[in-house]
Amino acid sequence: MAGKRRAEMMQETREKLIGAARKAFAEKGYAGASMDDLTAAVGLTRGALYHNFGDKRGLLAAVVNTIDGEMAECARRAALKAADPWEGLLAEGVAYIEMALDPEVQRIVLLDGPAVLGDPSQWPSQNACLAFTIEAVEGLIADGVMKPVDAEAAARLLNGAALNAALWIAASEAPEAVLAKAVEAFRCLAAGFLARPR
Amino acid sequence: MAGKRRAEMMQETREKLIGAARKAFAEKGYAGASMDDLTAAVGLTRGALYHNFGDKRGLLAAVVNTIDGEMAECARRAALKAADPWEGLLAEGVAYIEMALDPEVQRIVLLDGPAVLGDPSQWPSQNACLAFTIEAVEGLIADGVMKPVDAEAAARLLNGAALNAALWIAASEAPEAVLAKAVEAFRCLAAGFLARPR
DNA sequence: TCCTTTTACATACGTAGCGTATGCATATTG
DNA sequence: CAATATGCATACGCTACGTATGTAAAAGGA
Repeated sequence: MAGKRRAEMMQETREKLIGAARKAFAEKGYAGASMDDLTAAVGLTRGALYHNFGDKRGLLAAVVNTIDGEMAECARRAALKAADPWEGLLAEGVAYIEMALDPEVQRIVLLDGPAVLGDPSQWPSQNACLAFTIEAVEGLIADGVMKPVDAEAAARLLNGAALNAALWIAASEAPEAVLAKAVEAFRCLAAGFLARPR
Repeated sequence: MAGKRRAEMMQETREKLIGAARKAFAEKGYAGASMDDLTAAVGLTRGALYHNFGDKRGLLAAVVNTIDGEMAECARRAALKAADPWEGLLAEGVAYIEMALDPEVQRIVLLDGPAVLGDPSQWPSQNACLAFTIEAVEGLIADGVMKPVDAEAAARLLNGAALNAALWIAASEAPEAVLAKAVEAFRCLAAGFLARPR
């Protein structure tokens, strides 16, 4: 298939670089990942990198964007499977906790991402996860299920709690046991937003 | 005052380096801070640095340790001023949110710290803030004020929520307004842990 | 008091890795 | 079929980390 168009070729190299970066950043961390090694792993050089992404940060941003999208998709699926909207919100939080157990997510999105790119809410991806959570919260407030607090504030606190729990679990020696405790506490905590206790 | 003992001198250079590092890390970020510049700013060279702290990470760890201690002290004071233990826990969370508005705390402890040193709970300082919160939670559970959830899980979720709120506030354009929203939502959320609604 | 040893820090060096400037080959345009 | 633009490689300089080595002063012993 030598008959590929120029744009297709470029798209392909971008994907190759993002894939390699995902691995390298996850394994070595952002600072520890060498651009020379990373590009060579897919048969390219740093030339391709700087042409396509500007600099090292640009590549990280692209990787974060990709993973963030996958996470939002995963959270959405978890929420849709739930019995009602409130359970959906909880399922979303739990899904978030579970996703954050993935070393790739942890290292790239939760640790290096914020440190290198700044606050997640300022990312171009606008943190798809958060956006989805805000939507859910707004619906629940409108339906009177949740107390009328600021939707963004509620979403951020919930996501923040889940995120921190995930870091804790991942660093612990008995992830499964800790996960159970964290999920229980999370459900309990979230209930504080309920207009009427269940 | 040339009559200083050796140990005192060393303690002094350690403090000078930590002070300079605090400034440099806060202003330029961990990766962007040059050890040459940083040490020269207090009339030393990298020799002193590597002798006292091993490497760049070691210096960051020392700085984080210092700030973490100050934060715990601040949280403790806030909690003691409250009317009762439950309000104390809330005050602690709010204090945590407010402290995280300090750019120095944000950049060093919340962003670069976890990225470079790993999960905060594994730090030698053992995250003084968290330890104090856990203590408070255990007391509240014993007194039947809070539901009998896992104390560490509850403390981590609360701190996580507060931390994330702080990052949000700091990045926002109207910190004061956002702070109010966040604090309200935080109080509401925390109420989920109450055995009996108030 | 004088000699020895340790220690706290400075100086010098090697090296990795980022960003940029330049070159080249292929694809697109007229 | 020329002319231009583009995607990527090659080459270079510079910054900054970590280490190896040097040195002067303090601590300790006789």
